[in-house]
Amino acid sequence: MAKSDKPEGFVTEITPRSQDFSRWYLDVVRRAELADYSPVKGCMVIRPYGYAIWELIQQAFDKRFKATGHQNAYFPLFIPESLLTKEAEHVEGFAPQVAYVTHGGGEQLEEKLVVRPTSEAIFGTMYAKWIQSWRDLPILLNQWANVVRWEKVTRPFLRTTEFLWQEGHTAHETAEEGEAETRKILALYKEAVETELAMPVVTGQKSDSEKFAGALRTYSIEALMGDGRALQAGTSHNLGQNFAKAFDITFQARDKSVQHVWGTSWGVSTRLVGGVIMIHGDDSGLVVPPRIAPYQVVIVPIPRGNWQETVLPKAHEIQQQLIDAGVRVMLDDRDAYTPGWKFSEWELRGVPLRLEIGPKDIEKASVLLARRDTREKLPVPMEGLPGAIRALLEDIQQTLLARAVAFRDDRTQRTSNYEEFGQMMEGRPGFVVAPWCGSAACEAQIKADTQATIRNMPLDAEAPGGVCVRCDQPAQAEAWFAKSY
RNA sequence: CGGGAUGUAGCGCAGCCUGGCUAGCGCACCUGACUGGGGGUCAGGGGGUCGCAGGUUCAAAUCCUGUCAUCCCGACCA
Repeated sequence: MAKSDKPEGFVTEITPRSQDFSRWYLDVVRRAELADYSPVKGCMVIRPYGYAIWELIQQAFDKRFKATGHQNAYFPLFIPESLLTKEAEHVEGFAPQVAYVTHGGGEQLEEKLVVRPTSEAIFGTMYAKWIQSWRDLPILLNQWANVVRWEKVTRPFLRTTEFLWQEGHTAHETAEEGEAETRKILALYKEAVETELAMPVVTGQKSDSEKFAGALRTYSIEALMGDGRALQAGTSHNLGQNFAKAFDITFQARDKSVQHVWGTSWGVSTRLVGGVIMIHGDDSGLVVPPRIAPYQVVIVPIPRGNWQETVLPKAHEIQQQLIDAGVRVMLDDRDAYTPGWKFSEWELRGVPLRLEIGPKDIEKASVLLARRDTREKLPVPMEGLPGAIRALLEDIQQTLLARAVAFRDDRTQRTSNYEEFGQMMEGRPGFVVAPWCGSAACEAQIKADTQATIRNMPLDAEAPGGVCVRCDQPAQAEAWFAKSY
């Protein structure tokens, strides 16, 4: 047994994080019943508990999209092959990962259909029909959908053949508006992920080699996971006029000229669920931030004597009070399990607060609350309980964010010395910030030497000065490097 | 897609090298009783085409061939 931070006497079936992070991750996914493997290669079943987390993430983002003037729509799963191939870089980028439908209704199709790997092509095609005038702009649409990419190596939530996401696709009158939208969404992503998932992210621009196939520029949010590797948690692309030209999306402008629209696209996926697991989880399992926790509080009644007549009614009463206060609560009144078993089980599932109530508590008119994040146990009076719980949940949310920020900062180093760069990547994995000349050759060589890639380059960073960490050319940007998922 | 490993009950494994009675163990599951504030105890019980398909053999979980899946390490990606 490797060291773990679990209290003595704990039995779980989870590999300790320090022993094998990857195994730990898979154990948590399975034991917390977030997802399971399906008979289809690379495809997972998202189980109810995992899906509930995804639904809460969806709601959090959806609310923000709508508040910024976006509308939801639904576009088809199938795209004629000829449409995908219209934008040259786009095809080249996605062709190797595409699944085709070649037969339908017992006959071979005249034109193969692509199962969408992303929907720029179909949105572009429809936008060409819908847009005539500058008065039709901007178009701000989003869809919640599944997409398919034939990945060679898959892992639940982080990379699966089919995955769920949202993809926003917008069209604008000017280049400035397109860029403004791209950055607005980037900021929205950062705010949503930090507020709701307690996942601090670094925002910035991708290097050319990492940008979206067909985009002018790609921005991303990058988070640091518990093992020091970075996860791309969301991307926002400025498509320029590339797709507008490929799909002939034109409008007549205020000055009567005919112009191509300026496009953007952006997405976050079920990968975020994987990020939540890897950023907050510990050796006892999952830790779910309260704002996206399917159950924020689990009530465990202590069965003693005639508890069914004494403890249980009180537990129901508290449950109802919490529901009325807008708290997501579950009362675990199963008789087949002991309290101790339930404690472990709900910790494994990451429920932020456990509420124990037994005969002793009823005598004292209080309950015992246990925090998942700090493991503190605190007696709290029944009087005013919902308010106290809401405050605690908020505190847990903030604590998780602060902890993740501290971890990220602790694992972020700076250097302009290449040897040191290599040692940093070897020693304690994390972000290494270093000046970069902007050449793809240097970027590739750094990756070959250290496995680290440029995650992104912060937007408002001052020009770094000096020379590239690897060559002698003047530095063009301050790049955030890390090994990534 | 290259390199490595593994598929035996829901999970974790033994058995395979050296073929041979009815395929085992721990946990989980079911029934009952006693229990219950950090994964309880006792008693009884259910669950397997040994990943799949061929082959060798009187006989295959075991040997051979193929295939599929999963995991790990690389090259590609939300």
